Amino acid sequence: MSQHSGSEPEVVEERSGPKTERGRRTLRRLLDAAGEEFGARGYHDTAISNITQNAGVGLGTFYVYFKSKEEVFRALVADMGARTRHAMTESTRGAHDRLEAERLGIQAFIEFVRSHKALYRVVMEAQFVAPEAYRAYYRTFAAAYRQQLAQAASRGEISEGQDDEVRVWALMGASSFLGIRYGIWDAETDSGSVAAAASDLMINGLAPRAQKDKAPK
Amino acid sequence: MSQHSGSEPEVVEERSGPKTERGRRTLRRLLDAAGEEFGARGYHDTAISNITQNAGVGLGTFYVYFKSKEEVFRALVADMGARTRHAMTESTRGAHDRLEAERLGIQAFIEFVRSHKALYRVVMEAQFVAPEAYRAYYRTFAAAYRQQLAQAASRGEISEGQDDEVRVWALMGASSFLGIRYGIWDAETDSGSVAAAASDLMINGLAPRAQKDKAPK
DNA sequence: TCGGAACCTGAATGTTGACTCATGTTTCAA
DNA sequence: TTGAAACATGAGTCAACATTCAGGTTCCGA
Repeated sequence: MSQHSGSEPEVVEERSGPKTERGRRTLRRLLDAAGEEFGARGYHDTAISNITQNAGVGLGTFYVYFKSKEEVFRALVADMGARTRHAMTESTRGAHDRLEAERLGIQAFIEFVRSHKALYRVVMEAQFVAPEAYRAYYRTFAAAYRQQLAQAASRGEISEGQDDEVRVWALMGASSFLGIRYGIWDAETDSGSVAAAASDLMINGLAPRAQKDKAPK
Repeated sequence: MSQHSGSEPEVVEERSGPKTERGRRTLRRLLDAAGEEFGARGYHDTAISNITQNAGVGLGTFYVYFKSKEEVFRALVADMGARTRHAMTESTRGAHDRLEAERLGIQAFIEFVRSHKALYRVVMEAQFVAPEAYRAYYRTFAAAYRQQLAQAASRGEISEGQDDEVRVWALMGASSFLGIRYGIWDAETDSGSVAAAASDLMINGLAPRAQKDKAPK
């Protein structure tokens, strides 16, 4: 999962980056504009000219910084991956144990999607526009998540599952769908209650609770 | 959530369908071809001429049966929705209770995706190509699922959750991701084990098992 | 066996938009 | 001060379709 495997002649070729301050500013403008436009209209309905106009630069300038339309898109996806992981790490930092971290993580994810609707759309569309970037996004995420689970299990905070890869994908899927449902389609519902209900499911499962002491009302 | 709200002048307009056997055969050919092509190359990289060639009909024939490229696509999504729900219903028919149904459902879903890789891709791409069809797909699915959960809860087979809508979306998300991960990206892993591991999570949750009687090995 | 409905066809049209390139302009180290 | 590297530009190129249309062909009931 190292970023630069170095043997493929592809992709890599890192443009060494703008040399001047002016260049760096223009690059950032283009990236921000691309994020906005792709996020709002989708990859195929976005023209390079939309991006350059939004960025306030000439059409040709785009190709000074990117080799193709797809390249910006990929850059955006990679950037979002880093940002998402960062947000997750931050949000669960204060958690007392993994079960609490799960709840905090779900809530943080919904909030994150809400405040990055456009960019999150880009990530999802990557599944079709830049499949390799999409897979990398989730592979990387899954690897980190799996490690969290393994550590928590060894601390006895969660059960030893039958297969952590499966658990991780199920958990990512749950969060992802909740992100769409409550982050994008319906951004009104309180994210705390959603996270509470969801983490209750993820932590205790569907199985009926062992009849504790249901105090008669 | 009724299918035909009846006030929008849109979409509906049901082409009454082919009148002759020849027509019905051509329509089916076009639909099958569209499914194959869209599934293999994606919506935007598929040309109408790809579809008509695959179907073995003239280019113009396409427009005898569909108003536009998007229309076939929508038809395909709707068709897949029906097929998926049908497969799920069938697979869980023999379940003894809802917990068992969950396991069977997850496994059946993975199998279903495996045997309809192309078509399933179409469903996912609908999120960007035909968002309304995509939402309808999941809304319909969620409604049916919610009802299952509510009935199971009233029978005491599962816990009363805090919010069934949330549970349903978390569960759909989990299955969906497992479908991608083990149905499309890796179709080798035994779907039974995946479903077992996943349903263990969905049923019992992450929480450590109450220390029963761990028989010393 | 006739007429019209249903169906079929592919060349032509028109648009769109990614990408190129020849020509500037700006920056900055020497 | 200067020249070359870095950056900026937008008109023009070119290929790729989606959709139309005018003119067939096939089918079938009367």
